[in-house]
Amino acid sequence: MNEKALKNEEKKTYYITTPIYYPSGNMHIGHSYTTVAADAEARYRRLKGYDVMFLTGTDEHGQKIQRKAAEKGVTPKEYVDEIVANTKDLWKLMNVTNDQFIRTTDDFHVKAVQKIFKQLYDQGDIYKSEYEGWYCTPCESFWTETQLVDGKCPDCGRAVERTREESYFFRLSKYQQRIIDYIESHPDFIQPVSRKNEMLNNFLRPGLEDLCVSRTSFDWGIPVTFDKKHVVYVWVDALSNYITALGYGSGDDSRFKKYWPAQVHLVGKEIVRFHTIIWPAILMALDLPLPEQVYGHGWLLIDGGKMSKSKGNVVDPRILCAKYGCDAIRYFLLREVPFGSDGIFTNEALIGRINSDLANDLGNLVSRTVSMQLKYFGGVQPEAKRFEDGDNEIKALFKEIYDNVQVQMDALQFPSALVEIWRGVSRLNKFIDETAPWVLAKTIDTDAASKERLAGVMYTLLEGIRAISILIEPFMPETPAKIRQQLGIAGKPELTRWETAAEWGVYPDGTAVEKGNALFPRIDAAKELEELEKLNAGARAEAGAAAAKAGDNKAGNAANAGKAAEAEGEGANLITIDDFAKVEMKVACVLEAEKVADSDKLLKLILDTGTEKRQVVSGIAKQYAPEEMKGKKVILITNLQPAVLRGIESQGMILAATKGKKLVLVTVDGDIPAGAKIS
RNA sequence: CGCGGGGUAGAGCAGCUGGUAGCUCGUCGGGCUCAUAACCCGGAGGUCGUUGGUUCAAAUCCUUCCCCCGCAACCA
Repeated sequence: MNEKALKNEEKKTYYITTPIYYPSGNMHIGHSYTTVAADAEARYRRLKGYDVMFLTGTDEHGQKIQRKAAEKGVTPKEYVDEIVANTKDLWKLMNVTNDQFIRTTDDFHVKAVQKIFKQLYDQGDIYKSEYEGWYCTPCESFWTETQLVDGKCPDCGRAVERTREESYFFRLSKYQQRIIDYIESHPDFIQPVSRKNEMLNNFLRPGLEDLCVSRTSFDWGIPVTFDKKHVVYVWVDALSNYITALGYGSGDDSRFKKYWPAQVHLVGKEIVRFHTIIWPAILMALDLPLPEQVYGHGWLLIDGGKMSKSKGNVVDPRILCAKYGCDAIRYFLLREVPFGSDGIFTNEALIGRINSDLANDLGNLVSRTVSMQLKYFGGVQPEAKRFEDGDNEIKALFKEIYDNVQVQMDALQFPSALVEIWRGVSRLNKFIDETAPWVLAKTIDTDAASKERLAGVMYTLLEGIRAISILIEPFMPETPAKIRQQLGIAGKPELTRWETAAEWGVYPDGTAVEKGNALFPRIDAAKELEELEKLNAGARAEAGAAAAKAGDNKAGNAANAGKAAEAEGEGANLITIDDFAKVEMKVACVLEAEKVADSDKLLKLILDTGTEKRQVVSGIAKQYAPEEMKGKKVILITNLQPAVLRGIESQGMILAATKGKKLVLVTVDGDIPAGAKIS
């Protein structure tokens, strides 16, 4: 099908989105993962002839960004502008081909959101009421009962007061049954299916509450047009990007008409809930069709935990791309982790993949084939060729691979698609061994039959490599051109159209190969690991300022996202000795210890502080048994406000060092009686 | 009994609509020499977490218990 014929046909559209990321810090490899996955799918659909709309962007409003900007002494807009610029650079570096990059500060988005909000209000889906919650004055934040950490502000730990805030609410509860019905009647809507049950059992069936969709406690947001005190809260603001990007609510909604509903929203598993409950409800209220699918992929974990700046375990995709090339990184991300489940990122695994799959298998295959063609035929493919069973088998295999890759790509199963392609790579490597071209080469000057056979073998190899250069295109945008350069078919798109990956006999006789650089040079693992470790340590140190919100947290439940990120307390802030003096610490001896009932983590300790007995509840039960606590000398903060944990009063806090799951108590290096002051 | 996921070769995983346990990496041995010390073949290595059951037959279905990991609730 040539270009023109394609245009004449009704082109199928394919609309795919990533979440819009929260630019409170620079993007890390977790964001790259989602974005690269979406990009691979978008590229695949384009190759198949779809009219693709691929959207990504940033969710720029909210209290957290307002505060971060204030800390830095810049306006919120200035703050996000810089991060957005970095983000766009990163996507460019990683060859991400998004058709649009939406920012929730874009004028058209702001206007459309205001319009949506007003419409929902006018039709009664949004109503004004009071949001009763707990207010932390220093933080100027509202918290719900459940967000409070032991009745205190989860941010700063200070006391909160019961307050009412005027607020607008969305009638989420009204759509509960319709959403349940929709999910049940559209089995593909939530993928993978395990997440579907989670949504139904945990959230939908127990019942939905109306959703607070405006705030008055901060002003970095989209103003509610008819009530200027309020700004639109994340739900309506962020989620609606998927339609405002297409011009919904603007003067020109032709693109909206063309592309909506989306074929797939690609999201991290932590925000599946917002995309499968809140977003559908908003769409229902707007009387719009729902997206065909929400795909919740897993996380890239590091050291068994989710990547986050606060844990200091963030992997910087810029460093990795610079060192190994973005194709290698993209390959790794899409190959290593079953799409949908969690996976573990390690430098060892990365280098292992690059060396074995890319350097040894693919790179070396191209290298040895080109070398042989040059050595035996001066690089030019002879016309007279003889094929045997092996050639036919390979031809059939590639047809099968082509079909399977498409099945997998249609289901967003990137690792499976790559496994399929590598079946072809391996088969070709084995084929070389089976046919031993170097043996045939010995007699090509004297024996026409062996010359023709060798020409056939080389042809099969070149065709296979040509097919591979096509099939890997969605994953690795740079490598195909390099391969084709070496095959001598650069700049001949008719030889590398997607469909031709299943065809044989496309490579023209008489074509000359040319020697190129190694596609993926082997990596000295030991040396590189050491270097990466150094780089990471450096990055960690300087990262102090820019804390990225963990993962792909977009319409992040303000509670979770905020809690994790804000509790980290940004290393760089220095305190004075006076500040330190405010904390009073003493050595205390454990007299009694027992597990707190109904609790996994808490131990109730009775401590002797030298002058009195104190009861302290401490979250160390997973690491310490009550028996081994008795007699231990620990460090106690004595002037901490008491708190009630699991119904038991805790009069202080004992110190412990933690790293991931590990936790050890801080104690004294020698014998000193209880009551000794720490300073 | 809060919800969910998982325990299969040294590591990481697949198999789980029941029928002799498979893949990648690593390891050991062999082959080859076109190639990026790459490629190809073969071997070793697993009581498939535990208990009981269904069945001619269970990693695969049911059951007991144990352990790990997320989320949620208590990490002062």
